[in-house]
Amino acid sequence: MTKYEAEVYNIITMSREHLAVEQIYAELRKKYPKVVMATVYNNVNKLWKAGMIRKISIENMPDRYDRIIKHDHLVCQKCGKLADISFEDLTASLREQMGGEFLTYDLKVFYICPDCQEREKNQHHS
Amino acid sequence: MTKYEAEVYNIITMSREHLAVEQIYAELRKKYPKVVMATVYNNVNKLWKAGMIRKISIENMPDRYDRIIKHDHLVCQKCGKLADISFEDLTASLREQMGGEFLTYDLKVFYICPDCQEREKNQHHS
DNA sequence: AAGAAATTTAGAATAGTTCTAATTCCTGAA
DNA sequence: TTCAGGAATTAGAACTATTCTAAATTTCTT
Repeated sequence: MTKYEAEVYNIITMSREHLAVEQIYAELRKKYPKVVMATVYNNVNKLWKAGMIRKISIENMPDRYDRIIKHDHLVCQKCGKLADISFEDLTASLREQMGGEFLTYDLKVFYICPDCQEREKNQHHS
Repeated sequence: MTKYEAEVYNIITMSREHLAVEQIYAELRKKYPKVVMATVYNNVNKLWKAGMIRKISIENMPDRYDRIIKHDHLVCQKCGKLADISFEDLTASLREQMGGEFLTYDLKVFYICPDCQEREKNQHHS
């Protein structure tokens, strides 16, 4: 594993946010001001292809990266923010229902996050 | 509902494929050769914002559109093809687990589609 | 230490999508 | 029936996220 690959990996897995390439780049630059976007893309793709990180794709936003550890996501329909959540594991049930093997599954629940609910409420007051 | 809005809506909901803007455009041009990409984007977005169609976002592919009727998707990890499937409804269970309301959920199961499995097998023979 | 291989860099190129402004189309009040 | 206003469409520029290419640099082998 190369220096940058390891750094990118750490940034992604240490963060409790769900980072887009832009933010990984910003983070990486704190330590290596000379590093370049392409390097982030290279390594993120390498890690993803190797199955070491997860890629999260949501309508109208850049891809974000996340640790592999199995969990699900709440997605705010308003602001796009992600929150981790662990629903009960569906693996066995899905396998049974589809009558065959699969690789992984991805469960996203769309909602309005507390912040946006608050913001909405305030708007209506005015 | 304008002419094009209705046409786009029909193309999406009549199709049993999961169409990207490019394909909707191609389809629409058969009937209206003068129509322009921006019109497709305008209408697809309008329909999506109005909650009349579903947008499907998958890593490394353009967004695709689908009818609203509740169902889930199998996604081929190799070729990206989508297949419809209906797993048992999770609404009640998810609501209970998260202890609150949500808007919708999106469940994707990644697998290797029959075609790609076949293709893989043939590769190994060689 | 030399040569080969892998990684990084710089920046051009591409794909998908949005934006802006001009134009056309449609509707309904006069 | 016409014309004013609003909505939809068009053309094309612009933007964002991402990939690609080739050169430069670093790292690994021997």
